[in-house]
Amino acid sequence: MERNREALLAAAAAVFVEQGVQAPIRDIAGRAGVGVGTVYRHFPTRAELVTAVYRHQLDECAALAPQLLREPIAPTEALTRWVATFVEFLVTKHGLGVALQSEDPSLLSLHRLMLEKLIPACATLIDAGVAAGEIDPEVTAYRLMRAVGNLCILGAGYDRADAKDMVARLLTGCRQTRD
Amino acid sequence: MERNREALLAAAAAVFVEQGVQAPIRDIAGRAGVGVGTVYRHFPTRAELVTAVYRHQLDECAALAPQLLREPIAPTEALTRWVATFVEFLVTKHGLGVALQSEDPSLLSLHRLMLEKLIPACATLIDAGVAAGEIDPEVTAYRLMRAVGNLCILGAGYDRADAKDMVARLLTGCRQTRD
Amino acid sequence: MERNREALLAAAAAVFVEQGVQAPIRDIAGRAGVGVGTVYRHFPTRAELVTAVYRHQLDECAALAPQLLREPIAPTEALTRWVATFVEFLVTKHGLGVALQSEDPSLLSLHRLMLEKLIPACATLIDAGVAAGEIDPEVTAYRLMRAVGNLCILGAGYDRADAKDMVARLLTGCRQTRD
Amino acid sequence: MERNREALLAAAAAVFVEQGVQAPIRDIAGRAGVGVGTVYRHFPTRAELVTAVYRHQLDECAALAPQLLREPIAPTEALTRWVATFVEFLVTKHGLGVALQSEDPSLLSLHRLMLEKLIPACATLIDAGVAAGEIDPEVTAYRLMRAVGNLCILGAGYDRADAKDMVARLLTGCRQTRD
DNA sequence: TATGAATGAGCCTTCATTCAT
DNA sequence: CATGAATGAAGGCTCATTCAT
Repeated sequence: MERNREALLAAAAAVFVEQGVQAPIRDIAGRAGVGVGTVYRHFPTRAELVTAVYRHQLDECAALAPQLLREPIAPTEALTRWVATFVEFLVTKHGLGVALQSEDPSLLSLHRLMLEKLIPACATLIDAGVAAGEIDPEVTAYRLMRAVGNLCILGAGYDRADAKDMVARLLTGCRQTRD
Repeated sequence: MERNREALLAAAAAVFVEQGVQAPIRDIAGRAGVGVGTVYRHFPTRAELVTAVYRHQLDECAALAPQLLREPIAPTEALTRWVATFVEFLVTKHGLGVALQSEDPSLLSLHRLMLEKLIPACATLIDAGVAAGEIDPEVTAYRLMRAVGNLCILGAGYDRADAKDMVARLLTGCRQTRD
Repeated sequence: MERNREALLAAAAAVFVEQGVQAPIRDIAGRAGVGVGTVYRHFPTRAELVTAVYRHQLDECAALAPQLLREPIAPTEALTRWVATFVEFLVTKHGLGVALQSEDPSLLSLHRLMLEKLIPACATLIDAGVAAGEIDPEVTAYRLMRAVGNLCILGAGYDRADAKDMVARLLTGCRQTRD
Repeated sequence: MERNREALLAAAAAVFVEQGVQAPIRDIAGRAGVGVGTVYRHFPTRAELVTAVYRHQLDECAALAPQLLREPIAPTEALTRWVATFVEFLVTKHGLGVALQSEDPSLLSLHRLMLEKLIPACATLIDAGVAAGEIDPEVTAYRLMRAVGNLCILGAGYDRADAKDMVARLLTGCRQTRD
């Protein structure tokens, strides 16, 4: 049933927020009100479940880059806005940051997804900024995103506002410093 | 025996580097050449062991701040040097970054230790910078350290050099920008 | 639909060859291009499916005995030929040997089928041999067939040729030895 | 504790008799009155447990061959006695026959053990028989033992006496037939 | 004090079997 | 009748933690 797939994605998203992407499969099944077998039927591996939960957001985020480039704004502004959206996703979906930088084999798919979709998207914005002399050419999409992803790992005393602030400062530090 | 305590700290440090702070207790015991019971005798909880392993480094790091303040250098330079030392600890001691920002109840001691020792140390440097008009007053020691700690979570394709670079950019973004 | 029954028998036969009679029901359903429910509808228990798959061969084998008795050959030769046919079935239908001697409750039907059809058939040949003084009266159809069935359990380094050879030697040992 | 190892071996032997060598580890642990972890501590893999249970018997059996060769008896008689001992082990230790011919990766050790110990032992006896012109040179130790092992798979209506009888007939069929 | 064997909870994964559509 | 999604029992394995020696 399609209903279960939806329920599972919702349950998984909720459980990932609470426990992270390494939460026991049973917990997700229980939250969705189904048996563990059902989880395995729909998502044979943990990676497939995690990937499914975040795929849509990642696609949207990737699609945002070309849109921003078409707008009549400075490359730096475009990158800033894109990163802001990225951050929004990261802090909304607790655990995604960790997942994106994990080397856990069961999360390889998600990592690959990031490499395939987000890195190129982010890279186009950085390239535009570099071309305009606004961004330090040393900055690479991969490193920047890893850093942003890390900065978005929240905790007590370090909320999403703090993360946004720190990401903004990091971007400031990525500006071209021609002195 | 005091010998065992030393051996355990050395073994734990080594194992933490290789496997992170969640490494099996048995591995640490084995590395130290003792039984697991001995680990529990000396360090009843994992947090106490982790704390003990890093306490010395943290003390040193905390002591560095007043030294730097006494030197004839700009406050920004002092903060930069202090953070560099902090980063060195973070990336050298694999897992410390994660541990410092973890809410895992078993690591609360370490978190508390950071609050008690490092935050004040870092805060004096920030305060000096703010007083000199070099640092944005919005920046707080706690948030900065969390951010730096996060930036030092390494992984494939994001090594210590990358972390240092990103931390440097973050500090740039923390400068007073009254233009 | 009768079609499904046929498809299932064919699929089951194929899967039994590959995986043995303990193969997952789902594999059989998949091979037949039907749902698992359909398997259960036609064959409520695994035993019924296994039985159905082999019934025809068993019937043929049973019918061979009276034919051989009618031919102008020595009783020993008749028994040898019959056993050869039996062996052919056993090694061709992977898992049948195991199934025939299994005490697994789910395979009782097949066991009963052997008792009802094959034992009497084999017994008539043995009786003829005993009457002719060629076969040791100690040999009983049931034990002989169990033994032959066991000898036909193949494996790496013990193929059907080996099984045939050993069965031939066993039959040699069943000859009347009044010397 | 050495006691547990003994208890485990005893429990495993008993459970293997009842359920075969694929019995759940939990059952063995329960029978021995220990936790599953204890089983894994003593025998990290199923193969090691099975091997340990049967190693002693296999060693004894292997050692019997040279003894028999030294006695003033016919090679055929020696082989017959050795096989009788082998059969005794096989039927006493239910499941060993199956285990010895299994291709299950978890039982590879046991299979290897048979290859290393029993095959050579049996081969020396066969060679002696062949040299004396009493045994058909076509017979190889491996095939003979596989066959004997198979013949010793017991079941309802086919007990150890039946197995012995059939093995005896098989050996008769292995005699040199110079006519 | 030190040891490490023992325990058992907890997670993963597979499949036989049921049942709503 | 057919389907195949759902269920959940079963069994494997891994450690954190305890405790008798």
